[in-house]
Amino acid sequence: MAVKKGSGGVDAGRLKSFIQRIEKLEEERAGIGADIKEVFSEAKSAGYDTKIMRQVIRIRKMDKADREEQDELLTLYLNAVGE
Amino acid sequence: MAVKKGSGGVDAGRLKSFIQRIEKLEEERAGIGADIKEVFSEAKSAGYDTKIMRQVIRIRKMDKADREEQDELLTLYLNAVGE
Amino acid sequence: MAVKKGSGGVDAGRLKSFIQRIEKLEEERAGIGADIKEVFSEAKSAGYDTKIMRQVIRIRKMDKADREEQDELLTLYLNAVGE
Amino acid sequence: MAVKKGSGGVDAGRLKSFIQRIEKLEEERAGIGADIKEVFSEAKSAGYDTKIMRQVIRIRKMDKADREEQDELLTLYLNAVGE
DNA sequence: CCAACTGAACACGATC
DNA sequence: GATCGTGTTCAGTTGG
Repeated sequence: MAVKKGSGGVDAGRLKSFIQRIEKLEEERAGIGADIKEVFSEAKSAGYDTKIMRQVIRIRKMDKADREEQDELLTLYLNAVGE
Repeated sequence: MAVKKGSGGVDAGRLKSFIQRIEKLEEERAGIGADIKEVFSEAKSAGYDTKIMRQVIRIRKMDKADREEQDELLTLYLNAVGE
Repeated sequence: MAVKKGSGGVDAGRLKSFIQRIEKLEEERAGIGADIKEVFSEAKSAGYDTKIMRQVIRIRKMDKADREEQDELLTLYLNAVGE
Repeated sequence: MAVKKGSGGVDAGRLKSFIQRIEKLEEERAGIGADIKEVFSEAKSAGYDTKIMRQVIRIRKMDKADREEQDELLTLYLNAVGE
């Protein structure tokens, strides 16, 4: 056996690698979360209402999702017609 | 007036900039979320139990948080004594 | 019709009962919250630093959660091996 | 000294008692939280939309708070007149 | 005013 | 494939 394995047939090294990759990514994600918080903080200092800002962002996200849905629908129609 | 403002005295351009920065960051964050999902998917294909993996990651995160809290607590104590 | 129903086919009486049960429980919970607040208040009057107390409680809670998660993880492993 | 004290002048026994009382109360509170969850679960099984139920409960709570505020205001007025 | 805690919404995976 | 339960994440509230 080239690779060390436990009785369960689990390659611990590979598992560890997976877990570390995920932990690394989660750290990055948390870092970005901190960045976002900072931007809100800046905006607040500049006198903006962050609660409203959040609403704006949420609405824009929904609109975007809507538009993408519409696009998908359009594609569907076009494909249907193209047949 | 050098900068265009609405009646509310809000600098719309600056607000827009803040919002766009946040939206950019949120996109990045979502991208990383997708990456994480992929790694789990890979691990699953390699025969690992993702449920267990998640639990392991959660415990490791809690351990880490625990240690950090202990440090904070120590600092608190020291400050309290220092008074 | 034995039971009065609205046009939506919803048994209003039963719904009301559910909601009242929940509201009752939420009141109880709020009451306990008030009790907790009082204890903190007492402790503060006795000269203790509530900030430190909260941190201690938080850490103890995390430790406990940690231990429970470890147990769950062990169970998961055993089940995985048992297959 | 009747009671054992550390150098910081902290009565550890009393502190411990406070913390245990709080932890006990928090457990009770968590128990009630679990009960609430169960009721929602029951309601769901009975075919009710829990999301809407939550809204109803929230609105009723706000109404109640409103009414209490009105009562306080009324009391204030009555007291003012009574003087 | 900042930070922690709580509760709600969402998204994902598991199961039938 | 759809529904169900669960876990994660986000917004709101409260306390320091």
